[in-house]
Amino acid sequence: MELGTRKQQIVAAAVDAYIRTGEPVGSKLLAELLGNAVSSATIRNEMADLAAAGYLMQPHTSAGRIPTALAFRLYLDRLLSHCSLSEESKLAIDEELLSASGDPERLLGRASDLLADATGVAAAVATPDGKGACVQRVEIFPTGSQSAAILLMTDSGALRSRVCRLESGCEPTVLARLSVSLNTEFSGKALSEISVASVQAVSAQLCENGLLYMPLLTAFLSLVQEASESEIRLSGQLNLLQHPDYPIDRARSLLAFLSHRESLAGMLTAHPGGLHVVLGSESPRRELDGSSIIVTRYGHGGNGGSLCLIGPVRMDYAQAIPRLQHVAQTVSRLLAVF
Amino acid sequence: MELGTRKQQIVAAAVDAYIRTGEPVGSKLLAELLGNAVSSATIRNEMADLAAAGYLMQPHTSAGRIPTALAFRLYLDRLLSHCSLSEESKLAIDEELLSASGDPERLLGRASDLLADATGVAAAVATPDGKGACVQRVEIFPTGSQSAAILLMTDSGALRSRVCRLESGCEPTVLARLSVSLNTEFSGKALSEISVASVQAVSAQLCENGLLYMPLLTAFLSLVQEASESEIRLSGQLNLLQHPDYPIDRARSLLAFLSHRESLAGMLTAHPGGLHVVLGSESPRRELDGSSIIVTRYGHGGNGGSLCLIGPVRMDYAQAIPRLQHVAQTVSRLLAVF
DNA sequence: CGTTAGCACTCTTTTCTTCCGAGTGCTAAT
DNA sequence: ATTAGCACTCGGAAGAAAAGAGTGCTAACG
Repeated sequence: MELGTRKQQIVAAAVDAYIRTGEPVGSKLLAELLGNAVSSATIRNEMADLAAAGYLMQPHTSAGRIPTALAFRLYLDRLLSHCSLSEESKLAIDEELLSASGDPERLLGRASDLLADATGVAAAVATPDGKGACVQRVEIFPTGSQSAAILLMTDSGALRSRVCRLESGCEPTVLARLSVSLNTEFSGKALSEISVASVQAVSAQLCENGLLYMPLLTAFLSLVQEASESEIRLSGQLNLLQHPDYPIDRARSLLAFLSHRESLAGMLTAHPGGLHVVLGSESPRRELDGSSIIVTRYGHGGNGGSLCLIGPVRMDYAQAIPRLQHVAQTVSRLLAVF
Repeated sequence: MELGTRKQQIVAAAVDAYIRTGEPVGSKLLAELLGNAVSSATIRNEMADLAAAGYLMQPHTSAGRIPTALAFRLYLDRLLSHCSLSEESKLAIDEELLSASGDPERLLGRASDLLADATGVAAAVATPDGKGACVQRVEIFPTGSQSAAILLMTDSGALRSRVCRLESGCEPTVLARLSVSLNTEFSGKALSEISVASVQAVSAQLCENGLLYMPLLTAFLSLVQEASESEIRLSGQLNLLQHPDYPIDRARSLLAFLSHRESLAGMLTAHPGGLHVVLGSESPRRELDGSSIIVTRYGHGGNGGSLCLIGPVRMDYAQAIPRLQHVAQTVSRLLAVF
């Protein structure tokens, strides 16, 4: 379905106006936006065609038209090819990110906060999943007379720890022995290869102290589990509540969706490669109605995650998209050194 | 200002009815609630007195009365002395908490989630602040060719870690040396005594590698800082959005207040000892208008924090208060072993 | 043919009125 | 001190009317 140039212009202008005002767009306004090159009557004729072709819809007979998802797609395709960010904004982003570039987790958190702040919508970041990562080291320390901390480091630089109560007291030498066993058994092993059975095997080797080890081994397994899942960090939820497009229950159901780790993770990892815009109305998930998600990946190879912006369908893409792109790019660069 | 028994009954009944319906309460309804012992006209007379005394207010001339903060106070005082929780509920709480009792941080998180779920309002927990805690141990590991992790453990069982990029490479033996210095200098020292200057002193001793150490020392300082602040965990924000008493902007401003660590922490730590109810309308903070916070402490001695519930003024106190009390009690017990 | 002015028609939104009912406040009786 | 009775006050619901925005169609024009 090819659209003539003027029809395309009309669609673009309609989306643009709709994004600005949130109101149905009428023929008169569109004629003005096109510089009055043609009259509103002409526009009306075109609009009738566009409505028939599925680009515009009318909330009721005699109101303006609202662009459909199809129209947004057209608009976004145009936008993606030529939108850019001012040098100052780029610098500001770089500076902000650089200041947190020491620690990967903090860097990602900062990136997400920054995006939410700058765009006025919600942002989320999924840390790289640790599927491919290997155990680098396991440490166990006593932390009290009846408790110990266990610490897992992966070669992708993730660090996970947990404190653990030990009913039967904790003898430092005994803990050290467990630590050695875990390290010899699992160092260098991929997280995905560590199964309950393999941990039980270690436990069996050290049968004398099985009871003492139990909580630590359980903790070890959940650390492995934790480290191999990507973590999600959400920022700017409050921005959504501010937006007039989010009446309270829509906001609520969207936020509920976003707080649900699996749902969001699924959404984010479903899009490999470059930048994608997911329009809520195109998704089967009713919670996303009226919303739109811009996702992109960051990082290199197996060590990458996703960054995304979540906002109303009529968010300011022209500003959001290049921002997200630039943040992803900078994050990738800063992360490369690890 | 002493109130006669019947006036007290009227206030209590009014608050009760208002909590249930959210509507102004009229004399007829109140007469019924008091078992029609007296007629509505009598109640009306009493209500006029109570309004004059500041217990009731009328939104407009000819509507029922709404209980004021003063009335709520009266109601709560009565309630605090005799409200209790069913044994099943207690058991359910204990069981849920026991299953997370291995790790203090997870335990507190679970407590907060559980409270939010059970009461349908928002809950928050402030972890014990580490003001009195001492450094137990500092560990530094290389995590890559150009990065290292630094780990701080306190004698109160807190564990904080950060990954750190080191521009100048990281030689394991050099890191080990720093680790030793930090431990000899700071082990057993209270977090509050660790100043920028004292860390600089350590840095000076190791002058040859000053540059290398820099990021690690900075990280160390921020870990100390982090560990000495109480952390706040919030649950059930979405519950608030569901409640009819929270129109979108009130919800937003409350949530903004709650997300602001300092504000909430101030609120929580301001109330020593037992259980307190803070009525938003009594507070200078406009964000808390229409809300009410139930706070209590948990833990023993210097190792305690706060638990709280945040909801609309007309929340179900009779259920919320004993729940909070019981959770605090159980958490204290489970935490005592660390 | 594409474009345009003109105009009747449709629907929503807004505003104003009217009406109803809940609840009070007062008075007079018990 | 309590109560019945009643006039009165408001706010909210319901309805009617007016305003406005925008369409769709027709007929004319280059």
